[in-house]
Amino acid sequence: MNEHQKLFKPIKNERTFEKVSRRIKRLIFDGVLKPGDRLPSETELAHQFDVSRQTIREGLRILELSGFITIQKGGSGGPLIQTTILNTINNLFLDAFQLEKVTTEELTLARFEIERVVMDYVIDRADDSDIQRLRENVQRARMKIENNLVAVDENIEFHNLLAEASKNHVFVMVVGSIAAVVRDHTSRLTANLEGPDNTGAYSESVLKSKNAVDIHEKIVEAIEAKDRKKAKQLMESHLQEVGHRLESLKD
Amino acid sequence: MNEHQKLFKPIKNERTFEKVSRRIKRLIFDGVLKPGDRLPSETELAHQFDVSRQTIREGLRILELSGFITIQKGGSGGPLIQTTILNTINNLFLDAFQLEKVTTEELTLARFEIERVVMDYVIDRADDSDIQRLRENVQRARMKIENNLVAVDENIEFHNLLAEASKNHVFVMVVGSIAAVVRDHTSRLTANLEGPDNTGAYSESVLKSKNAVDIHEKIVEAIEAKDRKKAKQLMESHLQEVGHRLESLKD
DNA sequence: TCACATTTGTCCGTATGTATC
DNA sequence: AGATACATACGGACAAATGTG
Repeated sequence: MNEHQKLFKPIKNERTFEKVSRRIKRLIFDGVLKPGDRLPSETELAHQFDVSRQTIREGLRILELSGFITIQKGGSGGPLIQTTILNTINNLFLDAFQLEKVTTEELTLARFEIERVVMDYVIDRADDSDIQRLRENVQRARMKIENNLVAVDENIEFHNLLAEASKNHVFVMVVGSIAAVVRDHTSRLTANLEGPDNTGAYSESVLKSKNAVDIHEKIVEAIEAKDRKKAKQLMESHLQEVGHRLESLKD
Repeated sequence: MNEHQKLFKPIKNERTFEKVSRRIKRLIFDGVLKPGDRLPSETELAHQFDVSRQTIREGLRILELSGFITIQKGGSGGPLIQTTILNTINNLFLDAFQLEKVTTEELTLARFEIERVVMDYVIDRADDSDIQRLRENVQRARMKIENNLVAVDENIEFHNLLAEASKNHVFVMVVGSIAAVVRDHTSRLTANLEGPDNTGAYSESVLKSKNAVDIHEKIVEAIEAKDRKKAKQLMESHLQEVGHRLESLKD
């Protein structure tokens, strides 16, 4: 009985700024507004929607936080339609992980299992352009390491590129979200190493970074050779090693 | 070169309302503010932070959309600490799916692979309370079906409960997000069936729903018996069937 | 280089609707 | 039912930032 009353509950209690954001979002979904397009200024939008500027602002705030637009100040600035909202999801995942107190073990385990599966599809579906992107990534990482810099971003990006090569958007999102958390954990944990005696610790981080890049390169070769067994095996031991490193950094 | 200039860029261009939301978010992370606690009213917050109400409002808007607070109108209302962040993530996933034009095939495939892995852990880690929750879920679903209702929510919840039984928060989030999208797809696609001749189509949906519950029950039994092979096999065929149904509904 | 126009960021004051006591 | 407390929304104003000529 009470289940029935729950149907047909909210039909008009939507706040004005929510209507604003929903209308604009709809235009983006329908392709009327495309990435790179600029929305009218807040004052202009206020006129067109016939609401106050404050209401427009709160609506834009929603779209901004959801990743649909960015906002630039100054002349010829204003709200700009973005190409993707995936980064936003990663940020929310970060918050959620912190809130739910997710442990490093859980993170490593899930990453291991999921990326293992993804690799199976990468072997079957990766094309030349995927492999080229992976190679370029490895090369960029090597450049950094030769300059004695850690290649954190590049090494994280490698896993995202792998997910893209699986040709499944869901994998891209999941791997990307997990990678964002791993990246956050890593940078947070290695930050402690930058003490007075940072040269020693620093070069050790670079060394670990180099190890990762070496394995990444081997993985790319295995993918190109369509050597499923080797690729998966490399990937698994690589992920386990990264996991162990994260664990050891915790102390 | 230009890579170096990108370092050390933003240090003080954070907007005031972002500072507000960040300060409050920090208090939540640190446990000072716990779910159920109430924040001061907008006017009071404006006084304490020494900023205008508009600025407070935009800060609260961020927290609301991020899933950290809900806002109640009326007397003794105001901002309430309530973590709905998982719902927020699910909503963003929905947006992302629409924006990135994710196909049903991709969704079904990823779901199949991930929940297959999750089941492996469920077998090892599910305890009595997990199994009891699963049983209760099946029972609730049966109740609905006996009243000739589709048990969409219950059947989606079953998969979330499974993820929880794996004792890994990452799996919970990932499965939950995917389930939310599946739920959206299902309800959107079955909505087309509610035409003038809805009685026939409706009872067919109930029938499909009943099939799902039957398999769910068998899965619970297999988990309780720790029959890994059977549980995984049931799960796999179940997910494939659901996937096929989603596909067939598209036309 | 410098002034200018545009746009966001922030503030104040006020009015209205709504939920609670 | 009335008073109270709160979010919601409006209008006007100025400051700060940013691109343009």
